[in-house]
Amino acid sequence: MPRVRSEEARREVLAATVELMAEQGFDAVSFEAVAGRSCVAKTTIYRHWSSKGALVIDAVTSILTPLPTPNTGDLRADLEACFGSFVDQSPQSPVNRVMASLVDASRRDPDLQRFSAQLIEARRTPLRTVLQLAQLRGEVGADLDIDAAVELLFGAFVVRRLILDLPVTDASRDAVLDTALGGLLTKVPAPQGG
Amino acid sequence: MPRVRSEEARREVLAATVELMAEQGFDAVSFEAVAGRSCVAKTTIYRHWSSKGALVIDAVTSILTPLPTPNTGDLRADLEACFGSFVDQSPQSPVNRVMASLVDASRRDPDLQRFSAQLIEARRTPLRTVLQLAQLRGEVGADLDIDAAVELLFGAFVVRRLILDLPVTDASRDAVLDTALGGLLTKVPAPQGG
DNA sequence: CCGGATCGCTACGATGTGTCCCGTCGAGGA
DNA sequence: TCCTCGACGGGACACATCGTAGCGATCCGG
Repeated sequence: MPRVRSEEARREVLAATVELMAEQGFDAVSFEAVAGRSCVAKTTIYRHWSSKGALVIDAVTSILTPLPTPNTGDLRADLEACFGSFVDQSPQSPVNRVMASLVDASRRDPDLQRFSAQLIEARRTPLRTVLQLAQLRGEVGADLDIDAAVELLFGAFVVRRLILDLPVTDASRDAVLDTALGGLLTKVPAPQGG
Repeated sequence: MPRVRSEEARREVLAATVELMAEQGFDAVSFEAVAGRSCVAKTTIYRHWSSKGALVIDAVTSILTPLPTPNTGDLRADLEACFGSFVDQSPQSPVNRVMASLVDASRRDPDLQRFSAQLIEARRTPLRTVLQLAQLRGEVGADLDIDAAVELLFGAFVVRRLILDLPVTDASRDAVLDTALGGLLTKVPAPQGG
């Protein structure tokens, strides 16, 4: 094990931070606790991260996967792809718990606030894009309120994962998408094929 | 100032707990901090509440308003009524912040978990009921997935309030309801009237 | 007037946190 | 080979906070 401890230590520290945040929440993340769990000296962690917020931001960033913006030409398929990453994750996935704790902590830390706002936007943007593409194709009406639609779809999945702590299954995803696409009120499909 | 301090002290303690939770989160709620803010001796608080969880549950309960289940005969009006209480609250309302923090803390405390699950159910039940009534009236199809519909509606408002920290205005509420009721896909209303 | 109970204040031990200081180890240059 | 420099790890320290125990003060009811 050569002297490249730095890089390995960094990964261990970030992993420990994620674990702590997932298990005990943002407030349980302290340099001391992270040091104890990561087996990296407390002083070393202080040298690399100037504040708890910076550490948490790096840690959360390390577990995020970039979201693709699908464009299959079919809204339903695009939406399924958008929420595909949600289906894979188990409800007790660290990502869910970390995000829930991050959202709460963001209310009291401007840096975290900006960071989590970016994360949320990154999750909503593909949805918005997919809907705009569908609007251009005429698959959804020109009068569709895209912001409201994003709020509905995004909200359904986020609430299920972060608040209800339920898994997003293929079945639940299909039910939500079917209901959202078709709407609540009784109606008949548009004559043009979609 | 007579000897009915008990009752007054109780209110002050619960109010201080709510404030603390709203401003600094669940973890900042300690018997010490509550005592300092409420001007009630720490030992007195310990005598009345056996644990922090019990104190928080009482405090949250004290700020909740019961949700009526409207039954106007019209789904849209019922839904507007369901979300009417959301419109009044400003985004920085203590209720929002308290609930956000409670949801996060619930992951680590079984008692809080049960409590917050009850709260969530209490918010979702009126929605489910008005949808079922609409289904009986034929206003929505018999094949409507009510659970999915609840998830969509509930999610949109909860995410807006707890995660995005945006106010629920009449305009945003109407947009969400219009979009949900009509659905995303292009369509025409059902010709039949009931 | 007095007994009982409740409340508030203070002090204490325990725990956890952030910072400072020093010893150690590996890398690169003379 | 030897030396110097920089990074890492460990220990010690001061400080803040938490939960608990003990004691006096105050008020209700008889």
